[in-house]
Amino acid sequence: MIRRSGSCAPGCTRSTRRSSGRSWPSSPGRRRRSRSGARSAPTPSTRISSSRTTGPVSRWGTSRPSWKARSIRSSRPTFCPESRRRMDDNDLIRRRHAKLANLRARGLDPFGSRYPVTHWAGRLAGQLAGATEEELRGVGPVSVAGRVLTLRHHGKTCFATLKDYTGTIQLYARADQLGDEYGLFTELDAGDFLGVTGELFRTRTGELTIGVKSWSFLTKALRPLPEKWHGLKDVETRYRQRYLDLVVNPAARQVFQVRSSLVGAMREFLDARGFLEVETPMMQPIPGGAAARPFVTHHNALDLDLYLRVAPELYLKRLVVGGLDRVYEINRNFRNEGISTQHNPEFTMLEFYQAYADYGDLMELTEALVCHLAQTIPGSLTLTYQGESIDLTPPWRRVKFHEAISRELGVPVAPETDPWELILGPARGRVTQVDPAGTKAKHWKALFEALVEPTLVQPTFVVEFPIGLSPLSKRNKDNAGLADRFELFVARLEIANAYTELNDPEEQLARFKQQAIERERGDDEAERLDRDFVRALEFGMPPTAGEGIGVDRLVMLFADQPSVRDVILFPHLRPESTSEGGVAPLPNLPPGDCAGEAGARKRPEKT
RNA sequence: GAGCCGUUAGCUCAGUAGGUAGAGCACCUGCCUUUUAAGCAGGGGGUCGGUGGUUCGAUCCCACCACGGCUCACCA
Repeated sequence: MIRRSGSCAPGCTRSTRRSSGRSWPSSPGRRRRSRSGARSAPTPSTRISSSRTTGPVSRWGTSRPSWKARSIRSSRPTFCPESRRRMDDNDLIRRRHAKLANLRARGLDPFGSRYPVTHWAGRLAGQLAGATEEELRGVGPVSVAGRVLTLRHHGKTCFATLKDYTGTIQLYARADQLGDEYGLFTELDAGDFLGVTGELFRTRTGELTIGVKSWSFLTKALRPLPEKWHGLKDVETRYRQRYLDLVVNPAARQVFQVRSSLVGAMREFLDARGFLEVETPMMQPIPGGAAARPFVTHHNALDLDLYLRVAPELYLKRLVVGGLDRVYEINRNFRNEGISTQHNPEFTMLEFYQAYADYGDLMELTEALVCHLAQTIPGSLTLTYQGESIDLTPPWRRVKFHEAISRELGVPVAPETDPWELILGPARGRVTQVDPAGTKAKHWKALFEALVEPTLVQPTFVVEFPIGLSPLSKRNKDNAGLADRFELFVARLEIANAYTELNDPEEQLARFKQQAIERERGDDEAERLDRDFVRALEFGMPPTAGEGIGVDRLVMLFADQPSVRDVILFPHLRPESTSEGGVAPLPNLPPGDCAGEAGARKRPEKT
């Protein structure tokens, strides 16, 4: 379910979030009692009824402006007031503005007020699927409100499709029912919002329809919607103007409903196991918990540079020190890296910690969690992702990091093997772009990503990673070169990363120092020394296992979407640089000074 | 950051071996009282992403720029 805007800030607590948005819609009867008692009359100012009479008004209400004169413009797009009119310089938009003026001339508010809704458009069809004509009459008058998607004029009658949050319903307006106001109904444009009241019936072709008795104009749409049949395909427009995507592409909204349901089911699962949802700083003085470059920001009052977090890990573990044995956070991380079909600079992660557990426990927990999600949302343990069938039935395959590489190379590989020898030898030509001066751990990583990751279609836990890749992870008891860590891959996507947490403060300090050396060697993704975190460990953190699950990728998997941009409502794109809807005009330019604009709009030089 | 591909009407797309462009839907006018991609008849709408260059002439060829997609790199 998509939440109502404004119902909840991102930082609100879960309980508040849950209490809002669930009982929507409120019944009109209840809403009518809000604040001023004078609102009992369900008649907004724009109410249109057949008894209302108005004097003759010309079809467009006002005389047409001289559009020819307006269309004169300079040869290059700029932000001048003159060129700013380009966005209105379109026949379709002009006509809608004229209709807007016409509405005002008739004393109607083109951006009207509340409408007392009694039913959902989309729900009616489901609820009354098998209803007889008599049963439909028995329902009585219904009031629905929504956006007009299509209009079909038939002389003295008109059909329209009205869409609300739940779906669509057909409207049928007749001149003999609406009288003088029928003409106004026929002037509606696709995209306009209206509220209607009327009786239900079925047309000859069996479609459930509201015979309009009265209606209210709720909002004029000044721009035309994308086409009804092909919808909106242009990916750039779909991402930049997601509202259009959501209006015309039902599949787009379905993705975000899946997303919301998945996150809800995650909370349900973890809450039931005694996990406490918390929120930790998004702005951190020392960014830690992941190998990634951070974004920097600045706090003016403290005159302090802060970093947008790359992970909540070090804060969540502090909470375990504080006695919160089971904590989780579902929130955004920010990593200053490239953008791809699998990476958005801000992304959502579920991160959770469980005291007195190890990474083996978390493998079982992860299987249970993902299966809970699969059974709750699609209702099946078998998914199809981009044409491939994925079977989530546990237990999932487990393979050791080095064994997986060995399997792909066909030669024995052990933690003690020199990965560079493999890159130069059996893996020659298969590992590209590896830094010969990098650490052994980096070489292992390159081997794994090139050889193993592309093969991991069915759910697979890869276990026992090189310790050098896992600076916050506990060392394996039997092999000091390995970390007690796993990563979960499904459909070649890295979904989860978990390990038994290092809780020895002295070893943690030593690992931080090792990372500092790597940072000095030029690895700007190496962990930074966080002395307070070490101090926290010195107070004692119980044996703990922790895990991060990439929510966006999980949504990609469950909603069968090939790009992370398709599961993020507003993925990051370069700003538009056109005069329409794009970046704002630069301030401090003399009025009418267009000359500098073209140059000024250039992106700043890279430093 | 690199390579390849793309950008034509509000939307979805054609097209032009260089002579300033078409379709469907949408829009406008007329007809039409159960249609549903309603129908019938007629009509309007584009400086072909931007800037330069070549040319008598560029939407088309060339260069640069902008934005997007895919692949690669980095990362989850």
